[in-house]
Amino acid sequence: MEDRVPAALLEWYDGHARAFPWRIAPGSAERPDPYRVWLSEVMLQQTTTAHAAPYFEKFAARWPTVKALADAPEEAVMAEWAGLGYYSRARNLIACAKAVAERGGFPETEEGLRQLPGLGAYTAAAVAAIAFGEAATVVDANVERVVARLFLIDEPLPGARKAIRAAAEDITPRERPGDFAQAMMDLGATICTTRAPKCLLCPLSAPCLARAQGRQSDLPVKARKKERTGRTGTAFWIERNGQVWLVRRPSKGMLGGMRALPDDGWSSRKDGSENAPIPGAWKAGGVVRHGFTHFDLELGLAIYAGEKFGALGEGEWWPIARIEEAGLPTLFAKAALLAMAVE
DNA sequence: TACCCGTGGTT
DNA sequence: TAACCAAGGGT
Repeated sequence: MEDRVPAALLEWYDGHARAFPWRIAPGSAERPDPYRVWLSEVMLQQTTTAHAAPYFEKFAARWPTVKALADAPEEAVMAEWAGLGYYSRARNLIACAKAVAERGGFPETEEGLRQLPGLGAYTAAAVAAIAFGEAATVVDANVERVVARLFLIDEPLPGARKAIRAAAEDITPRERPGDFAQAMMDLGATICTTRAPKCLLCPLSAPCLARAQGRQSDLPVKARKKERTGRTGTAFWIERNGQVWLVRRPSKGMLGGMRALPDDGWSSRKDGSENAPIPGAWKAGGVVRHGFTHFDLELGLAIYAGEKFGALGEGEWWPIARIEEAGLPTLFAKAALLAMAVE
C-alpha cells in the first residue's frame, strides 16, 4: 500500500493534472516561484479554485514579487482582496510579505515557513513540498477525505485528524512530494469527491478499503455543526455632492481592516444598536441579507443626503461613481448597490 | 478544544 | 431552500 499508492497516484496525475495559473506542468524539472506558490496557497485556504483564480491573476500582475507586495500600500492590498473573504488572510499576507522581504526570501523548510504569519500546518507543508521539494505531508480537506476512505478511518472528525495525518505521512513519497500533494488534492476535487465519488475512474480504487466495503460515501464522518444564529444591524449611507462617507473597520474582528459603510455595531454576538452616527432625517433604504460562516445578518440600510453634517469622526468621502474601487467587502457592496438604486 | 472568521456554488 | 462545504489559521 505505502509504495503502490504514490506510484499509481503520480501516474494518474501526469495525465490528469488540472491547469492553474500558479502551477507548472507535472514532473517538470523546474520549480515554481515560491512567491506564487505561497500567494496561491493563502488565497486557496477555504476558497474554491474558481473563486481564487482571478484574484491570483490580479495580485500576480500588480505585485509580481514578494518585495513589490511588501512595498505596496496596505490599503491597496486590502482593497484588492475585497470579495475574497476571510480578511485576516490579507492582513497576514501583508505581514508575511514584509517579513520575507526583510529576510531576503522565503524560508525553504516546512519548519521555517510555519513561523510566518498566515502559514499554518497545511500551508507551510504545501509551500515546502511544492516550491522546495521537501517531503512534507500536506493535509487539507481533500487529503482528509481521500485518506479516510483509502484506510477506512471511520472515527469522526476532528478526532480522526491524528490517525489521518499518520496515514498520510506513510504514503508521502520522497520523490515528487509537491506533485504528490497536488495530485491528492486534484483527486479529492475531481474523483474522490464529497458526494458521489467516481470510484470507477479512481487510480486508487484497488487499494481503497472503504471502496471494498462500499462505505466510501459515508467517510469521513463529521461531527454536527453548531446551529447558525440570526442577527440584525443597520448601515448608514451618508451622501454629499456625489460622495459617500466611508470608514475603515478595526483591524480585529469581522471584516477587519476593510473599508465599510458606518454601522451600528452589529456583530456575530449581538444585534446592532440602531443608533445613527449623526442626527438627521434618515430615510429607510431597504434591507440586505447576507450569510456569514456562523450567522445570518439582516442589515437595514438608512440613507441621509444633505449639505452640512456634524462631526463624523474618522473616515473619508468617496466618489460614488467610483465606489467599486473602494474595495468594500461583499456585505457593504450589496448595501451600496441598494443605496444607489434607491437614490 | 471550540470557536471565530467570508463568500459563492451545489444539492 | 436550508444545509453543506471549499487548497485553514489564529486564539
